[in-house]
Amino acid sequence: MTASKKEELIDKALEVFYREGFHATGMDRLVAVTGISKTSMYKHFKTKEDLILATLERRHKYLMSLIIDRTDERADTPAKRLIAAFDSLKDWIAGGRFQSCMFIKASSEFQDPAHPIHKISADHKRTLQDYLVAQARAANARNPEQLGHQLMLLQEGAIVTAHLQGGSEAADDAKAAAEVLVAAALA
Amino acid sequence: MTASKKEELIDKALEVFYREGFHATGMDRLVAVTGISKTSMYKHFKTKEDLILATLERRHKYLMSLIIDRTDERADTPAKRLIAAFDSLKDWIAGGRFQSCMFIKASSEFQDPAHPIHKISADHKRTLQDYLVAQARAANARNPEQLGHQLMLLQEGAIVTAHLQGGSEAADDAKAAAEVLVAAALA
DNA sequence: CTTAACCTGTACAGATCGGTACATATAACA
DNA sequence: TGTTATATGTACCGATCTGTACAGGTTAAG
Repeated sequence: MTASKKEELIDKALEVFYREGFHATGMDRLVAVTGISKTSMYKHFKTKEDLILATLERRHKYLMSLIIDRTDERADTPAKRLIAAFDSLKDWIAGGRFQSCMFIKASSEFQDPAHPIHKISADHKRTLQDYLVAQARAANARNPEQLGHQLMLLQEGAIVTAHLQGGSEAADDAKAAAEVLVAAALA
Repeated sequence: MTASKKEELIDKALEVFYREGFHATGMDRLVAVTGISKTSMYKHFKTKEDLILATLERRHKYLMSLIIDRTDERADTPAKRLIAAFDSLKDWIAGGRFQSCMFIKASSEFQDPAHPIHKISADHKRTLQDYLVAQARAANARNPEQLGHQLMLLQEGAIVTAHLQGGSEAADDAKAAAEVLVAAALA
């Protein structure tokens, strides 16, 4: 009944959704995994969709920390951060628990742009993109919006490719490309 | 009973899978959409997975034509093709029927790398990537493998971003980035 | 101890899932 | 026309889906 109990449910559900997909994971499965009763589960989350949204909100916070906070720690100037973001990305991809991006997968399973799950996924991506654009602007890039968007494309591409091909070389290729783009935009 | 009847089933199934997802689409739905009986459907395709694989094979051929053949038509030198591939990409994205990449979505729903659906998706991506690497090599790029992979990242990123944000600006950003990368690799 | 508010587990509802049994219709050939 | 092979439609199977009704247990106030 405590908040931490609910947090625990979200954690476990996130793990299963992330690994096995949203439609493929039934509430019965989650009830079994968490050990809670179905009634209690539905007391915490009115519908399966509510539970999915809760996991996505948690994932959003987690990735903000994993990507943005780590990048800020790594580098102390905007220009360096544009590159350091790709080190954070590689840590994530090579970290062992990587299974592509939960929001890309969520938007694949809930494609209607008006669907809350699709919208929260778009919001997540926009936040990351805004961060890159802000760094590009602070670094006095020639076209900060374009540069930020392009770096975002590289990140997304690396995520998808790493998931499909395995390995973390995609992150290296992305970083090398980012260095070229950033150098060209700051020259 | 003819081959064309089966092709028609694949076409219709592809459309629904592409728009609504694989797990979210039941065989009953496909039977209703195609107007065929369930028995006949299962005579053509032994399982739902067989049907999915058939749609993916068809999609693979279609995209090969849409991306590679069109790019070859557009440009007559390897260096130009590396850029022209992004015009083909934009045509696809801006074409109105774009709903992200079916293989990215398939690999999201069937994540086990050993699963046939995941494998066919990886094969598809590898084919496109090999094409870009081959063009980069023919253009005497400094590091053709890396360049090809990087351009592939941009394409994947543009696909995912266009799906999440809507619009086709991602394709423009990707093309502009490709121009910078190609110029740097050929200089 | 009694009563009332809650929390939990189980069993189930109604719908849909992938897949099949079987009876009928249609066609090909004798 | 009679017979046989195949194609189709329907009705159904057991399992699973999301979500709920309800009975029994637990706790706290009076």
